[in-house]
Amino acid sequence: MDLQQLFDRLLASYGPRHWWPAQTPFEMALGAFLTQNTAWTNVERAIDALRAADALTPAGIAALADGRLEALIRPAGYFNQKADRIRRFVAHLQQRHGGSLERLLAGEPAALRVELLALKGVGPETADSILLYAGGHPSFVVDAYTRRLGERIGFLDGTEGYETVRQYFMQRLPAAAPLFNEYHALIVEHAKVRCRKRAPLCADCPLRRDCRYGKSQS
DNA sequence: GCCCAGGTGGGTA
DNA sequence: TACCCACATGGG
Repeated sequence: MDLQQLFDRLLASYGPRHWWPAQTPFEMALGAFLTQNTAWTNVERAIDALRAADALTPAGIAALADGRLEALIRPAGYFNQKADRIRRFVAHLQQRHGGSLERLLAGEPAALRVELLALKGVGPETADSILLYAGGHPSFVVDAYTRRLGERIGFLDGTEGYETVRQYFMQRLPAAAPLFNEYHALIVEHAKVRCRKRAPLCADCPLRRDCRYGKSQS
């Protein structure tokens, strides 16, 4: 089973995921910071609070009084760290791109990725998420779910670095943002409904015939 | 009470 | 490079 066949099976099983769940690129980027090692349900509470405070824009974030951002995003966890990271991100947009994420994202993808990775709190997954889901650039997103699936199917062994896994996908798939978008979203959906860390639901998993974990469990 | 959740940065050897 | 740890809330 190659990566295109894996994609086809996931899509047939779960259908289009319509990612990223956000109304604007900036809201999407905030979600990328907030979801770092955090369940999305908690991120939604934080996003809802930011929306109610009219703080889903760079200017809205910048206008918040001291401590207000921390209070609003508290449900998403790591709120002190994340508030600092979001403020730095907003400051970068204001200083370099006229306060507009869209202007930043209009740049050349490879240079953009370097620029994003230089920011505090923007690691490879956050950078690729922003590039792909906010910018529409074909940069494959790797996360814990991608690694878990790769290990269970057998094309990863768990020791590969982020960039190695990213290149594994990008070298085997056409560089198309819609494909990368749907692929990552489907991997997350699969992990949430089937491929759990400790409680795998392998009995009627669409990938069970190709899954090492499923075989060892059944 | 425990484990888990769409990571990242800083420190150490 | 490879580990270790802090960061923090909320659900199962």
